[in-house]
Amino acid sequence: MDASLLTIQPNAPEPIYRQIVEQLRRLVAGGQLAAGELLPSVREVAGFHAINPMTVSRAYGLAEAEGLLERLRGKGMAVAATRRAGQTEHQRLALLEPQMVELARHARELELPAEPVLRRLTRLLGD
Amino acid sequence: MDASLLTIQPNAPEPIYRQIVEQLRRLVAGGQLAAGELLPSVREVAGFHAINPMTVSRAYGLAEAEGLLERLRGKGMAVAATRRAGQTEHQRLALLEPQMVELARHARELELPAEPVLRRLTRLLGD
DNA sequence: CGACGTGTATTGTTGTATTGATACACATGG
DNA sequence: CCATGTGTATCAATACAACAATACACGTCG
Repeated sequence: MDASLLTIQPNAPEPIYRQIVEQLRRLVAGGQLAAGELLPSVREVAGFHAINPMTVSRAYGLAEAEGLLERLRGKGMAVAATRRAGQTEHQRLALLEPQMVELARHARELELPAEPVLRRLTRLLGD
Repeated sequence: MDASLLTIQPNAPEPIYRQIVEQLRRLVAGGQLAAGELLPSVREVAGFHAINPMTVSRAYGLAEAEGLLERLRGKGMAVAATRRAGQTEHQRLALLEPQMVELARHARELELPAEPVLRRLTRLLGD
């Protein structure tokens, strides 16, 4: 995996370390990061995105704590072997649930009918 | 308008005052808050949701600054008269754009095809 | 073996943001 | 008039994120 695959928005309200963790969660669940695959080093990610190495380390540490990554001493961090590449579509969809619920709530507050929302989303999903 | 119409999540990462502003933005755009309609007082909202009055005041202040509300001295805050109740569907949809873009990005990271996402969303939108 | 590359603990500082407590200015309305 | 209700300015407390600069323990690999 390359450090350029991570999307970092330094000015977002969402803290950087959490942006990284959540992104890793999705990339692993989606299978774009295969089990056993080695991640870019802390210093590599930090250098590429011009952020502090400790911030990346914090993200990696959290990802390890939740069983997403595992530490290969002397090598770096890798996707945990226990993670089957690509969970069920149903499981992956569940990860999107909270965001979809909130979107639906906002659409309702805007009194928007379902149809235009779905139409726009269809385009964005690149169908 | 009643204070119970506002949805406040004190533990959400999103700060309370911003939750309020964004919600007001949508409720006005959607026409659920008509132009000229009086809002619940700062203390009323604060008391109902067990939050600090200053937090509500801050939200109201920001909403006024962006022309959403206007101050009626001695009476309270009201939806700005310049706000035509219910903007174009297109304009309202634009308010949802960033959230839809992010949802699409996450779906891509999860390698989810468009179809199941749209199906789930259709249900959530109550169609 | 030994230079190098891992991640990380530590300490301190900076900047920012959120929330809270209090007191105040102001207009309404009986 | 004046009690009551507006919103809010002000100051303080707190939390958090990120950065900086080291130093360390541990493996790899030439």
